[in-house]
Amino acid sequence: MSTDADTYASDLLALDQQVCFALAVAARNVIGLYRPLLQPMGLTHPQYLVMLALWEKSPSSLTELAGRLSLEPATLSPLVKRLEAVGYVTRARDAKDERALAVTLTEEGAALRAYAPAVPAGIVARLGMPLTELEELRDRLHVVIEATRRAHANGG
Amino acid sequence: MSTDADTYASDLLALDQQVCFALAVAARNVIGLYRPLLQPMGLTHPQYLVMLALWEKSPSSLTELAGRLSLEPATLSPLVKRLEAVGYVTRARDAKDERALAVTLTEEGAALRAYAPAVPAGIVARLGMPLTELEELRDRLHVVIEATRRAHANGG
DNA sequence: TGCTAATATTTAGGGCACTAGTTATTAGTG
DNA sequence: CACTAATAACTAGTGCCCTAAATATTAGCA
Repeated sequence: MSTDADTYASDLLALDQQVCFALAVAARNVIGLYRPLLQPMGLTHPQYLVMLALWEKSPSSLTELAGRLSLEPATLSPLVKRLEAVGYVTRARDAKDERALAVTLTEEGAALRAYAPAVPAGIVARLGMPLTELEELRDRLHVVIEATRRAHANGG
Repeated sequence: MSTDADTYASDLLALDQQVCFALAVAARNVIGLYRPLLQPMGLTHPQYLVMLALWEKSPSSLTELAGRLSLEPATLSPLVKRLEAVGYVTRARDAKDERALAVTLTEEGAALRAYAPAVPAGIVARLGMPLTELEELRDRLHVVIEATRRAHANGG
């Protein structure tokens, strides 16, 4: 008989569905926007993110990269192999710990950084949104990401 | 020699600064949160979105569904086949236009709707975020989605 | 009617992401 | 030292997502 509670509940349900749907569509669409900008470099968006991580620190181990990118090592493993195949990266065992794989930028991979600033610039130009709006969104996304991490830690 | 410009550029390229990285991680993590809730129904998250669309209107054509879900028909085609395989949906040609595929809920698929409200309820509980925060996020995501649609329309 | 264009779906191929299970190496313990 | 546990990477299998190309049907028009 509690009509208020029912209304509140259904609002909540509709909202969550809207948020998750919007999240999925926004991610797909924005990644789609990157595609033509990354194609000249021979990179997909996930590969581009790996390059960003390596430009910050090279060499990095596979596990370390997976952690920074919030990816499973099993996902990253073939991805890094493709980066090796196009010549942007080398894969070699760490001498100090033969279990670990050291992923290192090649000269070509490091040089690619010069072209990278054009990518976010192109995205911002295409979106035609004020930077402050994008920064706001990013910060709110980080709040959600933190919430999912907590949920994952709690729920096992 | 322009140290300021270099610093500015590397900030732009920092992984943490990337809106798209946050978008991708948030989408992946939130969808991951849905996984254990949808598993008892035998649905993946994209399949769940198709069911939501069909609970609103059944039958729907493949193209119509693709439009509402912002998916390529070529992506949706095998996805709907999997829904047919588990018995939630039937696929049949539209009598009025034999090109079109009519996707229709089965009795079992329609009945599944009764269990659906528990899904977003579980997500909201796990996220533990205030309602207003989620509303804000949804609205900002819609702004981005609109921007990507405009960009796509312009850029060809 | 017959030709052409538009529409709807499907197939093929590449890449990403996850889970589960395997192997190799290292660290810890009796 | 030998045994066990933990760690790092990889493989296999399933499903999603895209682009490009092929197929089938319908609609428009001379």
